[in-house]
Amino acid sequence: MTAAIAHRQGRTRTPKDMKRGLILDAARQVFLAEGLDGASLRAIALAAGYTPAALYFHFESKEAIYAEVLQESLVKLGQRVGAAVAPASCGAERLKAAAMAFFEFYADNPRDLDLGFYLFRGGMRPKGLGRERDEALNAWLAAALQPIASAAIEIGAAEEEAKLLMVDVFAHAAGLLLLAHTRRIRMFEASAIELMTRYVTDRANQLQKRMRDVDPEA
Amino acid sequence: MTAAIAHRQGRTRTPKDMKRGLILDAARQVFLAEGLDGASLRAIALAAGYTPAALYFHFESKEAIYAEVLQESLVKLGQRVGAAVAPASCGAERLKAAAMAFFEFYADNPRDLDLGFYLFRGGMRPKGLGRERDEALNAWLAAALQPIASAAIEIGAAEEEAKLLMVDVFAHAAGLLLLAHTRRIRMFEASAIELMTRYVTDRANQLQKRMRDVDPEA
Amino acid sequence: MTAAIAHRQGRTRTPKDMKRGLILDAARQVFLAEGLDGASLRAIALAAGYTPAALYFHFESKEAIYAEVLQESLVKLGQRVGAAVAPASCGAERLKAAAMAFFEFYADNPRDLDLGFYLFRGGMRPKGLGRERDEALNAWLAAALQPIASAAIEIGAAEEEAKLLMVDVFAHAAGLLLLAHTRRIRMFEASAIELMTRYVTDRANQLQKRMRDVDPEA
Amino acid sequence: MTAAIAHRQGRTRTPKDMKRGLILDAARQVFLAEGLDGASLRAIALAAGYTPAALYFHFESKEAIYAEVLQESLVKLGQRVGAAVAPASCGAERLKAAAMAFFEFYADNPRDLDLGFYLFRGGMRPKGLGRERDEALNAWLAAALQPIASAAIEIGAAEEEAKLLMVDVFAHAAGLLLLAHTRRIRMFEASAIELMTRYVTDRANQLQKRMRDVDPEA
DNA sequence: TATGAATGAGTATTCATTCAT
DNA sequence: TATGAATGAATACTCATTCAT
Repeated sequence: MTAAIAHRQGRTRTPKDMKRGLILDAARQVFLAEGLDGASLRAIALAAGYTPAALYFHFESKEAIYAEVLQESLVKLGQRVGAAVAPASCGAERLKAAAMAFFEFYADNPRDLDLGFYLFRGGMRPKGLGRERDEALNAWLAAALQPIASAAIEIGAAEEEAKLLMVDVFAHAAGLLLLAHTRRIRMFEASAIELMTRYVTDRANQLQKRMRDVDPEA
Repeated sequence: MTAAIAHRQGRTRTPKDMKRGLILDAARQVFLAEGLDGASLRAIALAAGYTPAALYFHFESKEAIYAEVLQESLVKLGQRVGAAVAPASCGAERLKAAAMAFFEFYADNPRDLDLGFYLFRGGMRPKGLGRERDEALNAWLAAALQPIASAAIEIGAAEEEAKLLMVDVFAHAAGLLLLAHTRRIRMFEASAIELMTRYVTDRANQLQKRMRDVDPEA
Repeated sequence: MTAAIAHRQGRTRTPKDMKRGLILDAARQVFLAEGLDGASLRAIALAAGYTPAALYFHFESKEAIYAEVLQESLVKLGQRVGAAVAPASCGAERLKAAAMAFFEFYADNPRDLDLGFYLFRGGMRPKGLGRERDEALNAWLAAALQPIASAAIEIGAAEEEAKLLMVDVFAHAAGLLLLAHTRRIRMFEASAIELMTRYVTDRANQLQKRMRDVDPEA
Repeated sequence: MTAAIAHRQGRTRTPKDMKRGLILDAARQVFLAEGLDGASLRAIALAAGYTPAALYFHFESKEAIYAEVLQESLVKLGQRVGAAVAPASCGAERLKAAAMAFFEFYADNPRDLDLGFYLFRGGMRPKGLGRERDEALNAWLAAALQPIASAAIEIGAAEEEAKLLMVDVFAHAAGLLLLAHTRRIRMFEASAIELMTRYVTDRANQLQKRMRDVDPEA
């Protein structure tokens, strides 16, 4: 496929897109190093090899840049969870794989966790990213978690039940990551990943057992 | 008891203390609305009806004000957990009471949750409150959680086991609160408090059952 | 003499005077350590064991304190020069003794030099010490230098000539002290005191020789 | 030469340079009026017709501005001394010319003297311009004085001797300028320039005579 | 597209001084 | 006399954003 065709189909990496990408790369590093409030547009521009003013040709504000960086992170998260689920042999395995992939993505990439936690401050800060952007990001997060609920349904859980399980897993992971990330878990001399593994295994087993009790043939 | 006696005993609310208190009240509101980094001394002073310079007669820095506000919150949390535990009839009840008191304190006082979450940004932002203040706040948090571990031990858990349970409960509560607070739980149409109750009940029952298996006479 | 009599004669060290003295002692240290601009009233008050506001019962302003500290220094300078001159056997000796005493006072007490140099910035700074105070300090400085001119006259110089010599000596001393004090003389690897000694000796010898030529009998 | 050519050769006064120059002009006036510590960035900006923030596009800090203003002054001083020395017919003339040019530069430009005196406060206030800037300025001063030593060597003085002479002249000039500048010389009804002339002439003659005694053929 | 220059609002903190108590 | 509290002005410096070029 020629570039011309690709362009007509809107799938090209235009120079404009590439520049945006480079700016986002730079922004990611700065946000990760300094936090959302700590990162200055000047620093991002510098890291990208631009003047601050130049960034305004590519993004409408500092918040827009942040939103895009965060979105990329959530997309990667979704991909990782999706990839982990694919090869699993049965529902229970899929459940565990999805949950642990979610957890491990952030355990392995603590800087993405920093990014993501901003989502949890948006509620307090009225002048955050703006409602629209916030909802879009929410959707990406929900999508990344969906495989957990799907796996539960596959095992036999009702939709409602599956959702609650998903929320529980999300909450437990978020809490453990919070503790681990801020070194507060060290304060209790515990290993976050072991705790998460145990939690997920327990929940998966419980669910499976209950389903077998309900429908022994399954 | 007359004011004079109170004074002699050093328990008076001196005018100085009262002013400090009023400033802290104002600061609390501003910190809650803006976060530590977002809140400006000027805003706090304004809210307290003071000039910025005047605050320095009462607190040595913005960070000192923040630390004090946060500490008050953690102390209240500890008191609430302590009060909840006291009347409980047995270990299992005490465990549930402590865990739910912890959770409900923050569910009922979402503004304290905002405050508390600063603790969870210390890892990212090392130049926050300073090591000393940070450790003091950590200690207050740990103290508030301690009754959970104590109750587990009372039920028969080993010390190590009790600690892990405490961490699990803490993590689950933190995660659920995070979700609820940022309205991300609504996205899953679930009730945080129900989820927490179920989680705590399960864990308490599990522990009790296991203990009975080990030592049927207990 | 009883205190009552002393008091009637106005020579007592009243409590008020003593307190002033203690404040001045503290101020001296702070001014010496921080410079006039660098020293804050708060620091002086702290060093004196007072509240800033309290100092205003003893001095009308920060500048008033500074002026008084500086005056004390100039008085000490005058005393030292006077004491050095007294035992000298003849005019030439007196000349050398006075000049070197002046120089050495500041060489030995570099902090007094810092104090004194303010005099040399007052001209630039309109809101310095105020004209009146400035003139009083000038008078003390002039008095301290007078013995140099007197010695020259004693040797036989005309009044005009003696004054010029005094100015020359003052200037040379000031210049060397400036260089030495700011370590700029080290940049030239020279010893300020040797240079001063040589300069004074030369000038004294010159004068004496010329006087002998004029009036061989003297 | 057209502007285009000048531009190609990089010798143009770009608009940027011109603005810098205007800011420096404004700064010079403010520094002269207020001193380094006394001068505020706000005042400089105001005098230059700018917002304080705008200055940071041209200079990295207040100290940087000061350093540049002072450096310009020292460069001018060096040029004046160099120009004065050039046409002199012999060593003794060169010595006198250099010394008097140094003196007269400051006598004619008392504002540069104010600037230069900062160099003499570095010893007391170590956190002034920073070591690097300080050393650079020192070098410019030393360069401006060098012709004095060179002339002495030309007359026949040993290197060591020449250096001491240079220091002496520097010190005497500095002292006289100090006195004249702060009007303390008027207090003695003397003329600074006459005193300096006499001092320099005496020293030059002394040196020349001594050299002739040592080596009559010279 | 990109820049350099500029702005105006903002930051925490310090200062000398005042004044009611 | 002395204090504690307060003020208002000042400090250097940073920020996101704008705009003419």
